[in-house]
Amino acid sequence: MTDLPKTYTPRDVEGAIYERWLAADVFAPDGAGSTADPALPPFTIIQPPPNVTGSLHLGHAQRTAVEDLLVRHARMRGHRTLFLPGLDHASIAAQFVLDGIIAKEGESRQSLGRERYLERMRAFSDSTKPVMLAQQRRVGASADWGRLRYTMDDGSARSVRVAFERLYRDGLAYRTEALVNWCPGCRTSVSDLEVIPTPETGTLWSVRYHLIDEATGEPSPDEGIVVATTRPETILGDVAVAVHPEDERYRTLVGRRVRIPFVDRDVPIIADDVVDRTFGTGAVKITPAHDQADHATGKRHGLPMPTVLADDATVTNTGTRFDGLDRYEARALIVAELAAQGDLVDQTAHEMIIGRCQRSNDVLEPRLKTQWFIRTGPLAERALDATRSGRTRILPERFEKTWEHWLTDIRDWNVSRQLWWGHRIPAWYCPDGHVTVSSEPDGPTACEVCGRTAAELQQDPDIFDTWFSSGLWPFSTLGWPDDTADYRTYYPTSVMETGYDIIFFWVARMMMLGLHLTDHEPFHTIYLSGLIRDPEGQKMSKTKGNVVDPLGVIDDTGADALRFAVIHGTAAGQDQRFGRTKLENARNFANKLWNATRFVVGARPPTIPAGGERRLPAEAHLGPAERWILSRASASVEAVDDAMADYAFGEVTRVLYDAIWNEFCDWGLELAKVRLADESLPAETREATWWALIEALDTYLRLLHPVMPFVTEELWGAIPHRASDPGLLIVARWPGLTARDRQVEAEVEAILGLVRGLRNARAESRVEAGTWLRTEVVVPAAMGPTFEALRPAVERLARARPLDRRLTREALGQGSPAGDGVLSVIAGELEALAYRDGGPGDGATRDAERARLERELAEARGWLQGARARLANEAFIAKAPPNVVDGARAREAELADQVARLEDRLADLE
RNA sequence: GGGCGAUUGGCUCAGUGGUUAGAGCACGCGGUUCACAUCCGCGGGGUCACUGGUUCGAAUCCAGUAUCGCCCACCA
Repeated sequence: MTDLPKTYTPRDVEGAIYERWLAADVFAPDGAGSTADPALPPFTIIQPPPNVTGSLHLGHAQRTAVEDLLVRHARMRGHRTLFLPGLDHASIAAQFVLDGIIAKEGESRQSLGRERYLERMRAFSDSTKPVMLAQQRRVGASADWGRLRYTMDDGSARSVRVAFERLYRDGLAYRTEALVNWCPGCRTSVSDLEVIPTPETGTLWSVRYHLIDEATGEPSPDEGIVVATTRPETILGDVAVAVHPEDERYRTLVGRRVRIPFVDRDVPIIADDVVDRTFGTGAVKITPAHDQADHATGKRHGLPMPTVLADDATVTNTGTRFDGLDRYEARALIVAELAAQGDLVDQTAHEMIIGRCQRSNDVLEPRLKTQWFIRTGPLAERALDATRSGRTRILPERFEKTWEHWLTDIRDWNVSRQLWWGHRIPAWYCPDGHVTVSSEPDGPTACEVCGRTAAELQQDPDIFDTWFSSGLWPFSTLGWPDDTADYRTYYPTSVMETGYDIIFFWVARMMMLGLHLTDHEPFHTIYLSGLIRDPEGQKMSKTKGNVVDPLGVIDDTGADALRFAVIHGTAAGQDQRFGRTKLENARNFANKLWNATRFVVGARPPTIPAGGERRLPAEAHLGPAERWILSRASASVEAVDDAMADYAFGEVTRVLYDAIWNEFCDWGLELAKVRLADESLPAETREATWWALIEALDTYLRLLHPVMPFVTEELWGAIPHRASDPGLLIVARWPGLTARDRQVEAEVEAILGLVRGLRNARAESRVEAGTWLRTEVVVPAAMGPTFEALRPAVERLARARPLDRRLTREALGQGSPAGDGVLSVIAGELEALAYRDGGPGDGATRDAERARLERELAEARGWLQGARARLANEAFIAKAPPNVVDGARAREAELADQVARLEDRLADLE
């Protein structure tokens, strides 16, 4: 037991606690401090690895809070619990960051060259890595740091090579020339998911192409066909003009040829039903190397596919004066020249969707490139089967539809990137173009087709999409492809917690690759968190400047408050706005808990030795207040267990907030104070009261620990423990269910209701706060013993003294005629009169009292009417379940009684 | 063009068929006695977006409408 400082200062608490956990070796499932029950199945969460060069933002903190909550809960329930932390090399994102840094030094990727650039990147990531890890610790992640993994470490590299080779051998990885999304800024291809469709107002130009006069072979000055395009610069790559086969306007033109301006290429007019007759002129220019739809058309018609844009998006290879010009300069020139020669027929503003690079925001260019692809069809089938069969569950469930839709229409995954920072594709090419894929660290010894020696082979310069190594994360981190002890023990993992924004990028790919490579679903539950937004509902982003740094928040209010704030009042998959008030509320709650504990610890009866072992409250000495406190704690265990089973973490905190603040502190401690201070009671009774408080507090600290680990650990250290308890709360056992005492709960709550009623009447009648009022109360006989036990507490909490108990309702007010200044309270079955002896006595207070009672009466009558209407409905009696009907009848009787009593009281006032 | 979500008190949000819909913040009134003013007590405030349906009973289920947001999608 430690002494608690008077003031709660999270900063003083949190660092020291984290060190104690580390010293006790309690994070690792097989650590020296573990108290796990080996008979229980292990629980595994592999952390979604944050980008090594990034910085922790609120989203990370929220993720970590949820993951750590699950982990701590499982750990307390006795499972061997592995929370495996990691970092992601984040290929393109990291390069983007580093490019920005070296640009300030006047350098570039190209100027440094591959080797120096990579050296620079390693140094950079080495410097950011410890920062990221320290941030995780500040949030309180109970991760097994000894198993820390990195997507660029040797183990991950080997997994990547082995995975790729297997996919290749299984026919699921292939290399082909295809149209890919090319980012001229990043100088790499990107996957379809990295294309951000962006609405923009462009221009739709109508351009006349002249028909070839087949007699002369020259373009006719008068005959032409007008095509509509938003990209005039691609005219240079046109190989055909397409019209709809049933378009009467152009029927006779199909089969004829037109001359493409500038390049002077004669190309056919073809018919294809992809053409929308109603759009533009109904005639479409076909540029197969620079447009998705045109590419498909070109393939159908066996058209050539000239590339006219270079990697930096300048015009190339056209043999025209436009070569070397940027795509937009070329566009402007081409439009101007077409206009000059009279072939620009029209131009109109046009709303369209432009694909931009997720990373650089450049306009992406469809380009023909030879690239590696993953054949996703068969992989997606198995992923779908996993969720359809229920072997893997997605929470919230509605995301299963999104999942279905995406995996059903999935396209092959372009996995090669023309970047440097990442895993090099383990494919080698011989001079004859044969492909050898090898997972050997040093590559193949010979071409597997023609046997040429390794010296003649060249490795593919490209690297993998960063999500390829991420896709292997749940098992590459556990030793796969080796059959390690960790892999056998902790795979498949338990829960994958991440943001719904990367369900396709990451979750789907882990599922696809995991199923193919390991034959197991990599996790049984996918919990998708919502996104954190700013108080205005905007996505947080550096460019908007609305990013909240969690470390600043932690410095300010503590990691516990931050964790509580991001969990409280949220639901799975639901975005949340994050603002100061939530945080303050959470901080206040931690402070409340601190002070409550400090009070309990300080209220120890002198007959109990300090530092002694925990004792159970002596059953015989428990009063109704103590039984109520214990029963409510048990109710909280039930409610938290239910919420945890539903992954309803917002509900967990709601339950605990209410139970701790509004029940335990507001009533439990107040009731206990009276008993603890009552010198007339035997020592055993006061001891039992204190032990009951300890018991309930202990339960609440355990229940709250997964959410607010630091403050609960610190406070738990200040209360007596059981002999069976370990030294730290983090490895203590989750509370078990104990029997509720519903009788006591009902009786105590009825009496608390009376206290509320008295307080309300006093406040409304403006009785000075400090004034004691002589009060008479009538309590049903059955509740007598409970009332007598609580009488001193009622006196104090309602400032009702002397408090006389009358045995019957008729006896109420006898001998003390109702007059000016009497307050009537009806609280359920209980009833009271409070006398303002020596009060104002001018009749005004009597009028106010009458008005108050009349308001209450009107309200009660309204409810009574509603209850009667319900019961008058025969269909209700006949069809509603009996317990509901019984409940309605009881309610009606209660209301009728209340109305009658209010009427009596009013009559007395006359 | 498809799909999904949101719409509940002034604000931010819980609440997936059962009495009288909750919380935090904000607001009003009152509180310096020994856990806490990061607090305590009391209170005001909502026809649960709209329309229709199912049901004895709907914030909750169904259909449609509106507004906002997100995801997917090769009309140049």
